[in-house]
Amino acid sequence: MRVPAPFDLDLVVRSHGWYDLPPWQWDRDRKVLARPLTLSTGRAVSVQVTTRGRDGLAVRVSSQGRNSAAEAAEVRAQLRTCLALDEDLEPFRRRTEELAHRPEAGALKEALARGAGRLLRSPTVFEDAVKTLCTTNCSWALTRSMVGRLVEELGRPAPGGGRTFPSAADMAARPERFFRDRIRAGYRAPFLRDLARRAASGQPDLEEWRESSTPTPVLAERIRSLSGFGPYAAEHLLRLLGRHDFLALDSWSRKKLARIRGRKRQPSDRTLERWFAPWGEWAGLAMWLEVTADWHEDEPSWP
DNA sequence: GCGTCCAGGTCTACC
DNA sequence: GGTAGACCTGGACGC
Repeated sequence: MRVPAPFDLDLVVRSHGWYDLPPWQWDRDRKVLARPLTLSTGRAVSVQVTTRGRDGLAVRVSSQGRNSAAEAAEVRAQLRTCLALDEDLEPFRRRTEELAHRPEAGALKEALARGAGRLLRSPTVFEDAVKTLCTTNCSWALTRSMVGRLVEELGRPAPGGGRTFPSAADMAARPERFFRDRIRAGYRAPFLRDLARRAASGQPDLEEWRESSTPTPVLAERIRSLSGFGPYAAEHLLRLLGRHDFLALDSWSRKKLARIRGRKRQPSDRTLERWFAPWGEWAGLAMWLEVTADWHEDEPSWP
């Protein structure tokens, strides 16, 4: 499978925390990314992705029985989505040239040259939305355990022993009590159930958001209309849709920005927005690449 | 062992 | 529109 240049699988995988959440698996030593995928036929397959040559990826698919050509094409399409291979970063690169005088521009240019800038996504917007809800107001350990329990409880067996991420329909069939008692999602339980029910009913059609030409502020309002999606969650989901207009500030990024820029006191959100305003529709990506610059090093400081 | 704090926030009521 | 307080969980920390 061809990839745009420059591309670095490791940097895309570790672009944010998703690779650490089931059903993703990342073998950092062997640089192998793996997970089960659910095809539109309902069949589950397991895929493994590694780098091949300078501009390619080797994809290995495990399934029960042979895959049709259409299924093989669907696997590739889902992986293109997950690795954001179709995201055009050229306008962002041009913006870094225009803003070369800014202190952060050099580091961003380097990051782009190394192949950073693409964020790992889930195969579906629904999975991204569920995981985003599971990151709100809790430690990463709790996010991991909530997502892990969702996969264990509701995922379907996949070839190779893993389990798929649950479908919206499978989650929608469970009562709120299930998410509270079995998933241990606490007050997020009604949010998860409502999200699943709305996604399963197609109102709204979450998957359409990926290709939508709807202006970002309008899309942001639609996401905010989902219960449990405040400013952070909505802007984080927008980021995974390839919309970088907003910063998706959370306690971690606020703290890290203050540290990176040598501020003793944490700047207000308005100040942080002002810092990145020159980047326009790429403000969120500029901010994210700045706060994760040390992740691009050989030994990242996170998680 | 126990209490408190807080983490990749959001919602509601109230002013 | 801005703010205070409630909300689940679970790990870290101080005592």
